[in-house]
Amino acid sequence: MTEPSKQPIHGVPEHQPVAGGIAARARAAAGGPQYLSGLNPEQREAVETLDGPVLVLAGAGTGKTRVLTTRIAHILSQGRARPPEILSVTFTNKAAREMKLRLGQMLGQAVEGMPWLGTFHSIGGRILRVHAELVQLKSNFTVLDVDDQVRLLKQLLQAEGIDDKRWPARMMAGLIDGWKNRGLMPSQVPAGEAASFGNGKGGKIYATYQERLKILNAADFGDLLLENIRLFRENPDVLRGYQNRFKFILVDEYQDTNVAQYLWLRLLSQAPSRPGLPLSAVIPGRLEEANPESRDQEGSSRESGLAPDSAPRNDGSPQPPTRNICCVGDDDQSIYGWRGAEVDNILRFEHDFPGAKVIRLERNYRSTGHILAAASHLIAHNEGRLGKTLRTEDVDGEKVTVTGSWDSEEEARAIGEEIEELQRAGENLNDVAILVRASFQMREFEDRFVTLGLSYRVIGGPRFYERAEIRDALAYLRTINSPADDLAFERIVNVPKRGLGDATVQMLHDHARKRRIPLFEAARAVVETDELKPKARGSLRDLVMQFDRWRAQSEVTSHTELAEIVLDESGYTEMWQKDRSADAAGRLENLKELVRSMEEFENLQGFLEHISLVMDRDGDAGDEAVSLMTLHSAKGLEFDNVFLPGWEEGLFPSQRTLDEQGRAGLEEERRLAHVGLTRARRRAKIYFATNRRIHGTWSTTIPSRFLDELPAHNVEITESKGGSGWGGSGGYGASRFDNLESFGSSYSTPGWQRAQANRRGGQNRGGSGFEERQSSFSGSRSGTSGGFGQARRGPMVIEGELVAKSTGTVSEFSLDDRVFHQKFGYGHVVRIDGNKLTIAFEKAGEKKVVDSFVERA
DNA sequence: GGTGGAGCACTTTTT
DNA sequence: GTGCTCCACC
Repeated sequence: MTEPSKQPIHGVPEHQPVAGGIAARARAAAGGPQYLSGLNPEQREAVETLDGPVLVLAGAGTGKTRVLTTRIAHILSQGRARPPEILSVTFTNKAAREMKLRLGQMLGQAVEGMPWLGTFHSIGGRILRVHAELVQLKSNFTVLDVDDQVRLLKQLLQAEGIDDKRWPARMMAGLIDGWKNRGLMPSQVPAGEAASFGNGKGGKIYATYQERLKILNAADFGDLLLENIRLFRENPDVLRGYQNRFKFILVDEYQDTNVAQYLWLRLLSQAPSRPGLPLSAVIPGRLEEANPESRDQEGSSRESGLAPDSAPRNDGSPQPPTRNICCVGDDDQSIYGWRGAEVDNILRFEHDFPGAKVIRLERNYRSTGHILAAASHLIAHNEGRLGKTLRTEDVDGEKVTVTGSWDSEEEARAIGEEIEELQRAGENLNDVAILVRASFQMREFEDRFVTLGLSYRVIGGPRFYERAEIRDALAYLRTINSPADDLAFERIVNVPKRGLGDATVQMLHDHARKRRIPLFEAARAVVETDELKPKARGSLRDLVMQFDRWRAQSEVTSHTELAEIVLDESGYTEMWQKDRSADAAGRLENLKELVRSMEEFENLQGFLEHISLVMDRDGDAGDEAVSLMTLHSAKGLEFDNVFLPGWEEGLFPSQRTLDEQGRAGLEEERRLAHVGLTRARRRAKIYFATNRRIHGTWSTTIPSRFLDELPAHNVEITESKGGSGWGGSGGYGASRFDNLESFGSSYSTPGWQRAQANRRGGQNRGGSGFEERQSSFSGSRSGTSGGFGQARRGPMVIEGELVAKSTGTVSEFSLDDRVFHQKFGYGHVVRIDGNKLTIAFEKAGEKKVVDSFVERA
């Protein structure tokens, strides 16, 4: 994390990173500070506009990180603030690390003094620890991961007598997470939503869960922000302290912020309010003024229900002035809507921060002309965007290629071959990436690469600290550090096996609840009694004694040594050594890695505080290897050669997203496609397969509609291997990719031309949408849908306009035709709108349906 | 209390 | 096809 300083551009006095030193040198350079040279005019403006709110719309590859880091350097060198007075938040640890690294290169040692550069969660957690007692926690509180969360919820559900088959704990965890993302405390959850779980008990569970967290001295991920917001709201003086401290706020990836993050930023970015001013005035209401048109999803659960106590803005009292907040983002790269991110935040920035200056960075320094044109054309199909026109001064380069193959195996084979070819041509494998939509796609590539002997690395995947052995080890350390951490104790009480099974644990629970003491203390008490069988009793006594000993040792031994001792004496290491399964060796290796990583921290406490937040595996960029990752984790990266497999309806755009988010989901998928394309510097290669295995069974798929949205001029259709055989069946209608042979290099198929014509005149918003989509398809969704059903389901979820765009077909039905529908039965056509039919059913009444769902009767 | 087999659900994306 | 959970048996 701490980067040994590379060649500092400006020699900064080693210890005290005071601005004066930099500034003096910087100003000495003729023609302005050296760090500003090489910036284009827009970038320079973004760096130099220090006062007031600034939104930098930075398209892909336009030098976003450079602007952020240079801006910090500029603030420091101008003497406008000292490092601890700058709050700089990112989303990922990777991004934070990258910024620290670059700042280090720019300023030398000064990074050491940037204590407030980090992720939302780590900074939130840090603030929370300082004021823990104000939110009913102790400063050494534990951060729970999803697994702990679910286990705790399972207990609570059981206590409430809720059947966890029907209402899984995982689902409840998801709900709570969603509420927290939206800044909702238990009392603020809309009644309807609270009741939607567990026969109306959802809200109660949430409240109990929060209470339990306090008892366990624990916070979950969402709490790191939500409790922070509560802290600020309930303690105006604390808030003021931070408002005064942070003279500048910088936010990376603003398009990914959720409501909670927005509120948090909002609180911090106001000028300190006058004493006595009700704090609620500081938080502008957003719900009240939300633009209903911007959300065409009826009943959208993403509707941000804001805290009721947030007063509407402009209630007469003057708006407190906004501080120097600079948000950098790209609405076209917002791909975390499903996790509660509100694209709205960036779309409404000027509204939220009056007087904001908006700067667009549109010059792309990454991709060649064809790639950029393809990406831009694709993303132009989205409606809810601020609009940027990326341009490049680079050469056109190679066209984007689209290749169809018979099935996913062939797709992997073809990509493998192409990569080998690139390799022979002298390309470095580190400059090659395969970006997939969903992680299950990776397997096929891994299999293929293993046979080819092609080295690859998977980026993302299960986080290091999510592995069972790591969590077990951490649970031991947590129990030592915090005897109240029941979840940790429970996790390892019988790992390795000690003959302390469910019955014993249940007993401990009863005991603990009755006497209102932690599990561990209950264990200590129980061994003194004869409530347990001698065997269990002895084994539990040993465990309690061991922990006592370890705790004593933790006072005198270094935390790394302690960890080794604990893992050894507990028998945990031995357990894996005896394990004969294939991955046992890897697990032992991971444990060693864990101990090694502890050295970076001063003590056990410090280590535990950070582990759950900052511990992500740095993709050991050792040898040359192809990178394999999801599109999501590719954001922010770039490669010379990018392979984009799996562009098929249902997979990409993902059916699930379409089902759940409708049109907004489609736009998000399209942004994902845009992110994928813009990762490429020189070559972008798209693939689709006609047959893909889903849940172990093969099903036929249809080329993605996104292929139809690529500009002909910048795309080359390459030879498909494995011949033809896919027909435009499945009720989807013709796509220009149905027949590659005839398609050739000219975009002359009827389907393409129709699509074009459709697009030109295509501003007819299907305003009413498809009321029927729920009812007509819910039937086919249940059960194991065959391949046909899968494919059919694809396009129709989307509003009529889009279906029409892709198929371009004029309905084969005419008015008054008598038709039959699987679900609604017989009826006759009363209206035709492209391929949308309005049909008066004899039983079901008037409905709108897509023509492919009815047949002539 | 521990182990192994059978049946099940599942496939986005993650700080 | 796989990985997980649950249940029955040892």
